[in-house]
Amino acid sequence: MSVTLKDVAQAARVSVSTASRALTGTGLTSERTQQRLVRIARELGYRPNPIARGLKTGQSRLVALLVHNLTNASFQVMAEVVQARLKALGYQMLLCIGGDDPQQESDTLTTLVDHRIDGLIVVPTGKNGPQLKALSKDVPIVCLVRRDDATDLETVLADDPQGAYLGTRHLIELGHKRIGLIVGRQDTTSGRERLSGYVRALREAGIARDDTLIHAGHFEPETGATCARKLLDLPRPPSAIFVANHEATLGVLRVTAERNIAIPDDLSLLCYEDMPWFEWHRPAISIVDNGARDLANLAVDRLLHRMDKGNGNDGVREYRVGARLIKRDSCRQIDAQVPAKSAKSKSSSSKSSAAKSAKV
Amino acid sequence: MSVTLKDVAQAARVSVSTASRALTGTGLTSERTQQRLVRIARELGYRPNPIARGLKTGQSRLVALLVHNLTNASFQVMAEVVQARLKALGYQMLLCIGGDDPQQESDTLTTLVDHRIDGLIVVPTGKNGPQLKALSKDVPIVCLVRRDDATDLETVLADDPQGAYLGTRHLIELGHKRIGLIVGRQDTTSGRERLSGYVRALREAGIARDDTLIHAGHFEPETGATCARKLLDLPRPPSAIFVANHEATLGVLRVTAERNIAIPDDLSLLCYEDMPWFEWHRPAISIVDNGARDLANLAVDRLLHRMDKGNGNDGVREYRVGARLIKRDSCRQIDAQVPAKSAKSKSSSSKSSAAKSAKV
DNA sequence: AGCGTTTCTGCAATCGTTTGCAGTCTATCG
DNA sequence: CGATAGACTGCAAACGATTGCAGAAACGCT
Repeated sequence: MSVTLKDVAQAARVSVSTASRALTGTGLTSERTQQRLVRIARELGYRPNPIARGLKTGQSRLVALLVHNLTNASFQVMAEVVQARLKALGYQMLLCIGGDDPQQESDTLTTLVDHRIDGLIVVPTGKNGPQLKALSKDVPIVCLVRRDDATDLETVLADDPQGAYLGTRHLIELGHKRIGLIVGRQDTTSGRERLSGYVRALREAGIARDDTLIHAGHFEPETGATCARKLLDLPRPPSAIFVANHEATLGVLRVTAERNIAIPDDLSLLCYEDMPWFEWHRPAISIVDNGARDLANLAVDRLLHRMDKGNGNDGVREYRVGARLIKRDSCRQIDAQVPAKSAKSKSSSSKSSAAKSAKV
Repeated sequence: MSVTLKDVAQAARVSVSTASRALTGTGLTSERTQQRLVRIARELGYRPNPIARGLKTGQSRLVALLVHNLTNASFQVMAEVVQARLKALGYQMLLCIGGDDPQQESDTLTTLVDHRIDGLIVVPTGKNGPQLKALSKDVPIVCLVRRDDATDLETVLADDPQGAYLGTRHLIELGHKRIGLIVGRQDTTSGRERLSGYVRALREAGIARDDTLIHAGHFEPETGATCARKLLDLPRPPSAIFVANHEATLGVLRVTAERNIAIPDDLSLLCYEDMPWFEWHRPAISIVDNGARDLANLAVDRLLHRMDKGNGNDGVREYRVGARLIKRDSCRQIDAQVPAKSAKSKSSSSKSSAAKSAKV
């Protein structure tokens, strides 16, 4: 069907091997033949067959990125970054969606190595450590965003302790003393680390940790709703909620809408990780930015390094990418002892506007 | 490195060919050897090498999905649907991001066929018709969401004329007479079709078409902002805006926020295609749903059909997936002749709440 | 027992490359 | 001028599977 190396060789009246050598640019052919073959190849529209090449060389020019989903904005930008970077280097990205499900992850992983991918960037579920470890002998692997504790794979992480600390401190500086935390499962790195950052900020400010204010749960909107309800039903509800579980955000917003809770007047809200619409939301939602773009870039850097410098163990196993606070309008200063409600007279008007659209 | 067919054959003391036949399940081996080989293969952990197989058979078990980006929620769900469906059939999805850029699309396409993908679902830019047409001889291709007019490829489309009609009619039924339309580039199918649906609804209702209310532009938030400004600066601004260009939505929202325009009190807003957060936005945004999930499913159906029933021309070339209206809270009934403003006294309170968060 | 089928198996070629090895040719040097 | 190194080139064997063809074994039939 398509034109093969043999065709090119024939057209140029040389052997296939010479053609191969000329076109792959090993310096083993004379300048003249080299150029002649390149020309002829172009004229004929020759495109090397990566499959055949792969069979011989054991490489595929395919690099896989395995993420949990595409709904998460961070994963979107990561995918786009990875794709762009790889493409520039002649690799194709194989984007896989694992749904944060160990079984799916495991299946996908085997398919991928079957396909002889040249490298893998993975957001691990954390439940397939042994498999990942085994595979990492055949394929360079870099973990992203989460660590898989059962492995010693090179890992690029957001600086979650720092991010959570920054966020919590921001709320504290605004005068909040009772800060609700909705955080991810505690069997994930990010879940634990964000909690620890929160705790640290509290401790530094001399605020006692109150476990009724801390809720950890699965990465789903429904979880966010449940946790928010629990927090708001407390005898002394928090004056601010830090949603450090990205997927939970929508759930929290639903609950505040349902209950006509005005943000930031009745409740300050701070979220982790940006979404494109946070900025346009009313009020615009303040966030701790985990630096998805930087994370992805670094992961690619590390992977490429492994791919051509060899897949060995070299010192560093963990990289951290700094987080930063982006202040928008969902957190407000509260006056020392006064309960959140009677801050400015405005709150009633915003309550009414909330009521308008609460009937979801 | 990994265990090959030869290893299995040796272990079973048969020839490679027998092993191959037994494991691929052609009925050409005896029941006994068949089972024996399957067992041995499992014991040894044999996994067929898709590359080697591909070289011989010309197939890769890879199916590509080429979309513009992943920010668009429709593309997200499509990707997830396609991935799930294909995976169940033993294919790997190659997700590619073309950025709606003809050059990138073209590059990606050639890489993909180089990799001998078994099928392709593509959201075409519309600028690479000839190339697509040529490739479609080698690979089954199904176009999604947009038609490439230079080809006669099988295409799965949203029913945009119908969707735009439905949306516009909804606004008309609410009493709107001046309805602004922000729509996509008129050199895309969807752009043209949505415009035509809008026009049809107007005509049916006996409302004269006013071209100052119609703005077509690129698929970017910035475009949305520009168009929105133009509409709102009109001597007689519209009482409703139909944003039939998904990417433009954020831009429109920005402008309404900047200008403290309350939705739906001062302006009704209807958008095309859902985003996960529309429902939680205040007010929740009414939409015309293009049925992304159905579209993706149908595209996969058609592709699979081509992939095993042959890549020939069979009658139907265009499939339409119905659109439907989802009413939420961003559109309001307006009173016959009275200008939008003085509807209910509420508008002032909502204005103030808008003001609070406008300082983005 | 002899013969024709049917059923199973193995040999070897093939897919399109890459690559070790050996051979050819030219140029250089003594 | 002959020897020899050096620069190119071609042959053929891989890579790991699939598959046409032919031979072998087993079976049924007369």
